[in-house]
Amino acid sequence: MRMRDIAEALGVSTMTVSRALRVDASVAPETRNAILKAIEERGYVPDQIAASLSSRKSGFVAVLVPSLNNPHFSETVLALNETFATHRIQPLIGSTNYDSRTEASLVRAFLSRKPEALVLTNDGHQADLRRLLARTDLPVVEIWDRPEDPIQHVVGFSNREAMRDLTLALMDRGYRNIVYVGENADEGTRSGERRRGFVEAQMLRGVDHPRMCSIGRPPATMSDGEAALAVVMRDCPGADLIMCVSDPLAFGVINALKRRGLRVPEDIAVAGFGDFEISRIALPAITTVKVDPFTIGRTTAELILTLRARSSKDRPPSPVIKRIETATDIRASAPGKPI
Amino acid sequence: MRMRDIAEALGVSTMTVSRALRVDASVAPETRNAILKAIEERGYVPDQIAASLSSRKSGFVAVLVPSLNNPHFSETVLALNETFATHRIQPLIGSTNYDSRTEASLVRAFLSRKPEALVLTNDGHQADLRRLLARTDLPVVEIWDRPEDPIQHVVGFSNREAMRDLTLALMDRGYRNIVYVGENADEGTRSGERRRGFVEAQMLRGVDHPRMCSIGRPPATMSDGEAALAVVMRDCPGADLIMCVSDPLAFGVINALKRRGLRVPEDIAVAGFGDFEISRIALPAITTVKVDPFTIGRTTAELILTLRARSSKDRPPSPVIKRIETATDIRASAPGKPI
DNA sequence: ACCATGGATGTTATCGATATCATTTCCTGG
DNA sequence: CCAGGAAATGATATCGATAACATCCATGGT
Repeated sequence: MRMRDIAEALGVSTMTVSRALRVDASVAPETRNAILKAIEERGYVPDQIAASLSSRKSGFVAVLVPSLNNPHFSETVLALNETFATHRIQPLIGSTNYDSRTEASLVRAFLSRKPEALVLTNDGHQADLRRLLARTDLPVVEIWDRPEDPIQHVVGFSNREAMRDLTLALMDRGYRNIVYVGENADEGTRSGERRRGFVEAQMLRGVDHPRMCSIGRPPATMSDGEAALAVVMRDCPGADLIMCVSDPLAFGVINALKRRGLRVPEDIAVAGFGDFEISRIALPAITTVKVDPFTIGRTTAELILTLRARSSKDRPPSPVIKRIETATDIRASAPGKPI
Repeated sequence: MRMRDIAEALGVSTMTVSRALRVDASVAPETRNAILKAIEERGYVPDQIAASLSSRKSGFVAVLVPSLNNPHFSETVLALNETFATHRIQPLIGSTNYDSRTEASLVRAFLSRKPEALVLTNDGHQADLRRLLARTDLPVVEIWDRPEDPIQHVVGFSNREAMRDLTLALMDRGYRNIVYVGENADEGTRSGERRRGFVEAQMLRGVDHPRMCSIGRPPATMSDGEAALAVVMRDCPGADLIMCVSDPLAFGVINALKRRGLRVPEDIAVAGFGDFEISRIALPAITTVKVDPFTIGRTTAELILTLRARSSKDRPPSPVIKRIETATDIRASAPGKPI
C-alpha cells in the first residue's frame, strides 16, 4: 500500500496526505482527520526509505562503540537511544570490538546509509578514516575520551587525567608500592591513556620506574582477574595496591585475592576505574573514578540535535568540546593506609 | 557524487557501474577494475537508500530487546550483529524497557524502514501488535522464551520449565523452606514464567502455598539485592533457600546477607538464573540455570538468513521452533543441604 | 468594492539507484 | 559454416515519497 492509495481513496493528492502526516504543514483539520482515519483503518505505514531519498534526510545517526556488552557503552547507547527516540531519530549501532580497522570499515558501511551524524567512541582511529572524515561535512562526535587532536566535536573526559588524579590521591593516602594492571593497548586508546595517567602520576611523585603488568587485549573483564593476579604476583611481589584499568577487572582481582585467602584492603588494596555498578555492590566497595556513561550519551544526543537544528550554512561554526565531569571516589577496597 | 558521475567519467552506463559493485553480476574484468579504481579514487559511496528503494531490499533487520544494558540481551545483540555483519545486514536495534506498549510503538516505527525480518524478545505483546503482525508477511522471530502461542518462529527455551527444573533439583537436595524473589510481572513475561515454574515445582512436591516476594518492576539488578532481602526477612522468616529471578539479583542478595553477617550457604542458600558472568565469579559461585545468550543470537541470525535465502514463494512453509538448551548448574551458593 | 494576503491544495520534477528487457558480440558444437 | 546461447552492456521505467512552485479561494483593511 502506498500513499497514493490513501490519496485516491479520499480524492486528494499525495501531497495532501504527505502534509497530513506532519505537524507543521497546513492542512484543513477535517481533511487531516479524514486522512489519518483512512490511514489508521487501512493500516498504511509510510515508506521511510522513499521519504529519505526524496527529502535527503535519513533520520539516522551512526553510533560506533567498542563493545555492546560492556555496561559502560551499553549505558551510553541506551541514553542516546532514549533521547533520539523522542525526536524520531534511529541510531545505527555498530560494534568495533576495540579494533580501529573494524571501525573504519563500519564507518564506510554506515556512510552509505546517509546518517545525519556520526558518533565514534574514541579509541584511536586509522589514518585512512581520519582522512575520509576530514573532508566530509557530516557532524562527527568523538565520545568517552578527549583526544589530543579531535576530528570535530568531543563529549568526554581525559582518561589520562582521571587516572592520574586517582593515582595521586592514592599515593597521597600512603600507598607506596603500586602495581598497575591493564591491557596491552596503544597510546590514544582509552586503556592506553589510563596507563599513561598512572605513569604520569608516579613520575610526578618521583617513582622513576612505575610497575605495570599487561594481560592481553581489551576488554579486561571480571573473568580476567585470576590471570591478572597471577601475573602481578609473579612479576611484582610486595605490592600494597593493585590499580586496575577498570572496575570489572578490579572485582575479578579482588575475588582472586579472596580465593587465595588474602584480605582486601588489609593485606593488599585494589582500585578500579569507571564506577560500574559492581564497584558499588562489591564487598569491599571498590575505590574508583566515577564517570557517568548515561550523561555522555545524553549530552551527545543533545549536541547532535542542536547541530541538526542549525541550518547547514551555520555549520561548522567551530568544534564543540563538552567536558564530562569525573571524580575520584575512595571506597573500602583502597581506603588509604593506616598511619 | 552519484553513480552517474562515475559512469560518465568512464563512458559506461550506470547499470554497468551498478553491476561492477556486485560480485554475482557479469561485467568484463577490465571494465570492473576500471570502475572500482575510479570509485576508490573519487571516494564515491553508493547511496544505500536509493538502492533500497529501487531493489525493495532494505538490508535491515529490526531487533527489539527489553534492555540494552542487561548483559544477557546485549550479548544476544552482539551475536546477531556479528553474524549479520558478514552478510551486510544492518540491525535496527530498539529497547522496549520491558514495556509492551513501547514495544508496539517501536515496531510501528521500524516497519516504516522496511526491515526484512523482525526479532522480538518475548515478554508478552499487545493484542494490537499481534494483530498487526498476523497479517504481515514479514518473518517474525520471538526469542528468549518459548511462548505458548507463538507469532511465527521461535528461538528460545521455556523459562517456566527451566526454573521448575532448578527448583526441583534444589528441593531434591534437601531445601524445604524456599522463598522465591522476583519482580511484579504478568504471566507471559519471562519473569512471570520463571515464577510460574517455581510454583509448579513446589506444587509438584506438595507445597500448596509457595512462598514468594515481589520487588518492583523488571529488571531486578544487583542493586535491588538489599531491598529484596529486607522483604524476604520481613515476610518469610526461616527460609533455608532464596531463589532469585536472575543472577544479578542473587548476587545482590548474597552481598546483602554478607553485610548482615550471614554466611552463604551455611546460614542460608541462594540461587539465581541465567549464568551471568557474575554468577561464575562470585564467592560463593551462584547456583543457576545456564543459558547461552550468544547462541540465541547466532541461531536467530542464522534462521533469518535461511528464511531470506528461500524465495518468498516458499514462505511461510511453517513456523520454525528452535529450542535452546538450558541446564541446571549446582554451585557453591546452594550446594544442597548436608545430611 | 478592490487588492493584498495567506491558508489549503494540486502539479510536476526529482531524489539515486536497480529491474527488466533489448541489443550486440563472440564462441562453440553439430 | 551456421544456429544457438552465453557474456557484456545499454535504454527505459520505476521504486514511493517530498520539494518547489503554482493555483484557487476566502478574508479583511482601506
